Amino acid sequence: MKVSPMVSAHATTMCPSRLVLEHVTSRWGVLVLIRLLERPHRFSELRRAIGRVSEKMLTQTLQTLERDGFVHRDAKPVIPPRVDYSLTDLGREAAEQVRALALWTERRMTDVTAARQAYDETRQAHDGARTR
Amino acid sequence: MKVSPMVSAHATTMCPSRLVLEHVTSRWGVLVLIRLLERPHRFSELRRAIGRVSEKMLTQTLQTLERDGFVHRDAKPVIPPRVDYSLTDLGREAAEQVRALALWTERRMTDVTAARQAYDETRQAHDGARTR
DNA sequence: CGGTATCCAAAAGGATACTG
DNA sequence: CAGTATCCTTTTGGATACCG
Repeated sequence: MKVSPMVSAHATTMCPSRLVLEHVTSRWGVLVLIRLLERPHRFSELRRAIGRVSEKMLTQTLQTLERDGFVHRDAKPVIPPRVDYSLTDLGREAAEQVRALALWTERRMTDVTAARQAYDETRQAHDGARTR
Repeated sequence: MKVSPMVSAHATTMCPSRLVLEHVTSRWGVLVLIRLLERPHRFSELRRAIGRVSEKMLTQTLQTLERDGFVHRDAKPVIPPRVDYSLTDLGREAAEQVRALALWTERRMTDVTAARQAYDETRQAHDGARTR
């Protein structure tokens, strides 16, 4: 049934914590952790809250985070199915660090944008035209 | 001449800070920032220190981090060429956060490993055989 | 040495259809 | 609703060859 990629390749040559770091900082991992830090969410709530994430990627991300022990999955045996996702204690620690980094990034965005403009302008100068 | 990908797609539909976050948490971005936190490095020093990174990926990573204003590139006009990379103040802040997250991940690896075993075992139980 | 350019294999990830 | 399975496109990233 195949559980999930999210960087499974090179796994043999990499240090194991590197993989975990990639799980929590992956495109969807970050967004899921931050949402769950706020409160538990159902599958489709997460999907809507994040927006533009395919079912496949959300499922994959949640399974990976669950397997790593960051997310708790509570599947109620009702019809229609209802599954709630929440953070474990370990997951909360991870989520808080990730959120801190995300917030820092937002705070510093103006510096980054300025740096990019400077970089692009000096480049354009000596590149001459032909940048099309 | 094309500067660099490192997640450039969907760029139009994503919030800009998300991109920066991906730059600093990317596979090679993390390793570069942590090495440079220690001290400045030449291109080939970084390559050796990190190990198993292709020239292409290292170049791309450094260019992206330079453009974002995290890394300073000092190319000495000598022959043979000598280029030193170091962190800017902004880069040092980023690197410290990233390192904190990386260290946290290492500290918690035993918990993660245990969680994975538990996950895999309960799965295997009700999956029966056929897991090959 | 420190790159750039090109080609190609592998992986990520979206769309769709289907299921319990 | 909450997935799983399949197909197919986009992106990533290594190998190689060449340049200032």
